[in-house]
Amino acid sequence: MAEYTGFSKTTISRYFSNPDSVTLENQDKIAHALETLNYKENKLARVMANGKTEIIGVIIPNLYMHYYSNVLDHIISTYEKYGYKFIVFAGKDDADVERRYISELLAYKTEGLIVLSHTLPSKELSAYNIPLVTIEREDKYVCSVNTDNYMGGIQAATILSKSGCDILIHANSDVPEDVPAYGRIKGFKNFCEKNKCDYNILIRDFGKTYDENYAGIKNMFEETEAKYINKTVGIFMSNDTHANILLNIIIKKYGKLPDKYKIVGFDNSPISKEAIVPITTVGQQVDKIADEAMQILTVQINAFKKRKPELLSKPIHKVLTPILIRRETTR
Amino acid sequence: MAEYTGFSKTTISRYFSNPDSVTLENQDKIAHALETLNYKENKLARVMANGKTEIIGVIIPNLYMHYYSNVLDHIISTYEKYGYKFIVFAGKDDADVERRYISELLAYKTEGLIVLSHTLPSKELSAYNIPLVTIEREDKYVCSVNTDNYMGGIQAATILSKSGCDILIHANSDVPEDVPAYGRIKGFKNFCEKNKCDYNILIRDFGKTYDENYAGIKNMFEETEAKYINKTVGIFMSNDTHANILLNIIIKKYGKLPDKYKIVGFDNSPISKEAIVPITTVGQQVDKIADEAMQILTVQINAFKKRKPELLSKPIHKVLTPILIRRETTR
DNA sequence: TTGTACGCGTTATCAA
DNA sequence: TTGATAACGCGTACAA
Repeated sequence: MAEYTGFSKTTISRYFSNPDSVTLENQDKIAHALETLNYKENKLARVMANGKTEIIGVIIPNLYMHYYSNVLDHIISTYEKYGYKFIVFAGKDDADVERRYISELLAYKTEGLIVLSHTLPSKELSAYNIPLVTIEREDKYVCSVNTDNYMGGIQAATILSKSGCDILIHANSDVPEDVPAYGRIKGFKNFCEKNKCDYNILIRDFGKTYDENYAGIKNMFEETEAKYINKTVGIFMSNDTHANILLNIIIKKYGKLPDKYKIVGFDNSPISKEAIVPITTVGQQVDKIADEAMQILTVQINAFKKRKPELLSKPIHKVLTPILIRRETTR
Repeated sequence: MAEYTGFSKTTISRYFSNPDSVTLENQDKIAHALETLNYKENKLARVMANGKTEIIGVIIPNLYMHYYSNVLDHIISTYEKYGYKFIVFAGKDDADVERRYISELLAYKTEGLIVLSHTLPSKELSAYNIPLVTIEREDKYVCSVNTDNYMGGIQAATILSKSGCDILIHANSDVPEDVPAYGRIKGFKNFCEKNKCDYNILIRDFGKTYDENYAGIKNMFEETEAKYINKTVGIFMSNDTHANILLNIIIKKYGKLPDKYKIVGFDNSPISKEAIVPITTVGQQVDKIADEAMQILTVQINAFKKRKPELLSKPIHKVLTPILIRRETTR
């Protein structure tokens, strides 16, 4: 303690939390003392006293997929605006591991949790009874922020239809209906039926590794080639990573993207722009997703402080509109 | 406090830190009490008492580049082995911002720092006088773990030479000599001179954004095309992201990778494998880099606890051998 | 404007 | 094997 300056700890404390409650003269003295003693404020002690860690826990499936590292990037960038620090865990799709992560986070008194992993059901998450928000996953019992996937499906179908496709295809895995991504399938389908487009929903599991993805998508492409010989086919892939793989497979065969194929991805992750032919994609507003997540979290945190958990009885679900990014795969 | 179980806090404390120092019978009682009271251990209070936060701060330039998110992924995965949690900041190339991040981290009593950003000179970092390790950056006054870039330069030149190139080109930015990446240039050059290969070091700044990268690399490629008409040219790019851009430019022109071009990247980041033609690359052993960083950090942390800062008088510099990954751009 | 006294939840030390 | 006590650094009354 820096009372070797002659002040009481109270005064020092005031200097930390509200410097102007101390004489200007004494502010100087304390500042000098801190410098010469090389003393650093201990925020953990403050936490002991008032309970605010200003730390939030993040549980993400992995950093390998462009989408997740992109979201994490925007989450940690909110530090400038909200002041929260982030302890980050990568989930590895193992429920017990994630439970341990959450325990650890709770032991550190993080003020809230941001969950991107799909491993634990929202019912279990809500039972922890702490401020929490999920992003793009099943969210029945917890607050969440998601992209309007239904709208995204419609946008994808619309652009493919406008680009003169005879048949519209959407490839997606067998997503449960309670996951936001399911909306993409529904939106795509509804558009096609209303507008009497020929369409085909391909439910395929392309696996978890790149090699599995590649093999699965190649298979799908070859079937499609065989089936729609003289037609212009539009393909809406479930994310940009898969769209890029499909694009590469086609270009490897033809040397370029032939007019008969149109491709739309999802996410607007960097790869969509940097692909050999820039990919048209239904873009998620990742910056806004991160910001909304923080806002929902702060609402909950404040409710907790005021001991008004009623505010949280109904989960808040924020839905953000996707933005179609037109690039060269739909020309 | 859970003494409403009848035990003293000491006993409860023992249960947390070393359950077996309590009777089996009492372990049960306490466990039950914790459950019914929904009581969570408070590790921050422990920190107050014994000083160990088990938190490490990470300062990374961004999560946008594949290499950095890849490294971060491996760093946070060391939790399983070392038990340290990580608070992550993205630096944004602003020195003052990074200084604020470090202050914040110090106020939270993180036990150490891992620095990947290049913004602050190692001399300044070392002045903070806390356990710290850098990865692939200037490291004169601090501990570090780096890839053997000199060896990497040699590996790249060797494979290009073996693949029958008449002229070997290495494109890199104007890296200062004290940055590890400079070794790549030196290694490449030395190999060429010893083996009397025709070579050319192109010092180019390709900029920070993808669009700048693309324009710069396209320029470089067109010059090269004009200059070496009937030769087989081997190009060693300074990282996989750039190698991939070059590859795309070439394929866009020729529809495939012509025999006259051979390409080698650096890092072995995911993009090198997932490129339209899988790219041969000098691979960094990212998993080992993360592990070595943690080991160096724990050595320092222990030295700090024992108040033996002599151990840190000479910075430890760990150098890891790169591994050449042969793929299809050098066939 | 500044100081005193106490509490936050844990660990270390010593004693029983 | 357990308990009592002091201490970690700061916030918060309340008092001066």
